[in-house]
Amino acid sequence: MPKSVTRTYSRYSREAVALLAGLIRTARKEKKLTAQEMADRTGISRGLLLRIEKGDMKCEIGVVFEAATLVGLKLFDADETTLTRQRRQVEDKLSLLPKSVRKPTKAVDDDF
Amino acid sequence: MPKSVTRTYSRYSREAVALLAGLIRTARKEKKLTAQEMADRTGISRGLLLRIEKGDMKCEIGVVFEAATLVGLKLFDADETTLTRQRRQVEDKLSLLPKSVRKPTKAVDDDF
DNA sequence: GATAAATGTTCTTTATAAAGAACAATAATA
DNA sequence: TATTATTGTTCTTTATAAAGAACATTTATC
Repeated sequence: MPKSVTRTYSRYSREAVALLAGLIRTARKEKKLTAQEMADRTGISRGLLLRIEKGDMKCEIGVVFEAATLVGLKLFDADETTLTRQRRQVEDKLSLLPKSVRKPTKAVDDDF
Repeated sequence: MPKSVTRTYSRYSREAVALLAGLIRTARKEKKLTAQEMADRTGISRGLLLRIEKGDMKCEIGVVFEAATLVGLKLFDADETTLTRQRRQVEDKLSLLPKSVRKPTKAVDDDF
């Protein structure tokens, strides 16, 4: 990540990450897991779990989803089977769309 | 990230990330945006967008959600207002739960 | 109130994510 | 079919995410 990129986020995605973070922390407490216990089970450090539960935008999506999964959160409101079916559906739809997005040429052959 | 941690992911979170990735790519094509255009608008490199759309677990959650937002995907099936309300609701719930999870002491004073 | 567990914060080290460029492969149009 | 935009891949460089430890703070129980 050269050139020190300072990222900006829309309100929407910040809210979404914050919500997910809150849901994770809430679920952990309802399951009566300490941060250390949950971190161990998720295979991450306690520090990272802390950042996840604080809604840090820079955590890898993989570990965030994994933490959410560990405490039983349903992403996309779907169980595993539904998730897989939806994913396949999207892949199918994608395979029908043009493989590359072609911008119409500027000159539209209007030399009449 | 010292000690070279090789992460493992549950099927569930892999499917969830893959679904999100597919939804993003589909939405981009439906909006007729090239990868470069969308990357520019999102403020990321084309290479990163490629990884996002391939479902790379190691992308930051912030940029993934930001890309999703840019093409109009509704995370948690909610608009911004709903998202904020839900977030506040979770914070409130959280404020009522014990601030730390205390494990019951092993010795339960059973010396009678 | 005392105490110990849990949480939060800060530091250093190290593996690696991301930028950016260059090139190859593919596929949409003329 | 030829052309060229788009997509995909690979490389190097650099900023930084994450581990792990150490310490401070908070808070649930005794």
